[in-house]
Amino acid sequence: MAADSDESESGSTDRLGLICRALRRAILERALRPGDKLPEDALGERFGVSRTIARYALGQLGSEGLVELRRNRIAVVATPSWEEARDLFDVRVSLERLVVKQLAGRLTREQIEELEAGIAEEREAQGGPESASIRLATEFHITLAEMTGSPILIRYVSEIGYRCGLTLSLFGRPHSSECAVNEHLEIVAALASGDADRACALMDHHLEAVASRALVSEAAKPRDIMDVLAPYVTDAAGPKKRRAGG
Amino acid sequence: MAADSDESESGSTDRLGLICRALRRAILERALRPGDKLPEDALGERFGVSRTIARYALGQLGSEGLVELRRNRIAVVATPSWEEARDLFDVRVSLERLVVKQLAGRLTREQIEELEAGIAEEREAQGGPESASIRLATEFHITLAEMTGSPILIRYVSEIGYRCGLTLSLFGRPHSSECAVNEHLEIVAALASGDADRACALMDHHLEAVASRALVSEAAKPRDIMDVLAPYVTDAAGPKKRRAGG
DNA sequence: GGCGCCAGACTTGCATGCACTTTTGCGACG
DNA sequence: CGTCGCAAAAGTGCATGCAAGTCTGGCGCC
Repeated sequence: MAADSDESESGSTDRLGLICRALRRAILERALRPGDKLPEDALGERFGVSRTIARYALGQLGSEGLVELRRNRIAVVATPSWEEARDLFDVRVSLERLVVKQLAGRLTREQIEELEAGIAEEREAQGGPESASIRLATEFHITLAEMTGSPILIRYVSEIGYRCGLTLSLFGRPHSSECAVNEHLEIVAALASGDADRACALMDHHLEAVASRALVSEAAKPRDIMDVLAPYVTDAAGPKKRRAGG
Repeated sequence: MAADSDESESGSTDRLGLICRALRRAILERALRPGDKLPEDALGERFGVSRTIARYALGQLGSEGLVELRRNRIAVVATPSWEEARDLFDVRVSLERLVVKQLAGRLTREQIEELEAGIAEEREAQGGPESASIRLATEFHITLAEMTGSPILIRYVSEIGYRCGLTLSLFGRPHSSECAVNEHLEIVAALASGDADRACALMDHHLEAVASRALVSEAAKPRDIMDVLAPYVTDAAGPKKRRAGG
């Protein structure tokens, strides 16, 4: 698999990679929500390691944009702004277009079955919690990227996938992911038939659909608590500004 | 402004970011060459910090693909394979196309002047060492990305830029970068005139040209010493295989 | 009654120490 | 003479300790 000597996190007794994966998944499934604090002590204790490792893991996640790191402050789960999310989806479209272009007509029977199995799982999870749907949908895109064998595509698509998943759980309305599942299926079919253009168009449409569901409205969820409260301060306290953003 | 609270490396007394930048630049300018060892001790001593910080910096660079990290082994400057380089340039084209699309017709007078000043610097450096040319050319693309204001684009274009620069210094022939400078100028002109399609086409062409100069031949520089020796072992030692790759 | 300020707890920033792994040099053996 | 093996040296993996910075609750002042 492409995950062995590839990145900084992998190995035999690799507790670092373990922690990273656990945190990523927890964030994606909304067990950890934007703004939640991630103290090094607590993390380390929870995973049975020292602060050193926890800190290192937070650094990784920070560079992936999943947690926010500020000097001398407790790390928190990232709270993407609407603009960041929009940018993310833009880049995502470009990258995943590359993925389908590379993959069209080159998937083995085995790979197609793996993808379809994943989609079946998605379908099963539809009745369950939304978090599972988001995770499985994200994994579909990552699996696709992994099949290209291009480390850089794998890395970027994974990273953006997680961040988009985070965004979805932030801004998205409780969507029925039924259509998304079907879209996944259609994409695989187009890839299997070797129709690159069609696969590309389907992927574009799919991601635009996801984005439009995710970013229903710019005002859906403002970035900052102070913004949430803005409409309420017409006659309240007034011009007292304690801190810019917290 | 976009560089302050953006990533994990920034701050006031930020020695970590300092080390990262220094190492990135050293690698880009070929002061550190692929395969060079980067022991934590030596790095820390050189920069006046402890191994902890050096290690952390190496982790960052590792996740950026500039250094190779293997468990219990000394970190080394990455030696990209030809295939990785090819993938890198593919992704780069997609991303920088996004950059010019966003920028076309939206550059301020000030920004255009900044870009042209950078290009002038490139022209001046043409007589000097190749490493300076590569660095300045890379910085042009990064500056462009920064002007989009999109954190994700900035990060990815920067990272890929550095890695492509590394590749260039690995595989590239001693090219006259004259045309590249002119191409940069043309791109800025197209952006300033607001002609997105033309800017896009120019950027595509430019990057393809760079890639073709960089990846002159698949056999130019194989990844592994063992591969270099492969043609010589017809009648030499024989089937003795000490290690897969070193 | 509200506001500001200060001290204690809490958390991060970072260096150092120790155990474990890899590497290397050297001597013994085939 | 070439090869293997072992032991010292070098380097990483990681926990812990201490200094410095940040948050919180309570007290005094206006």
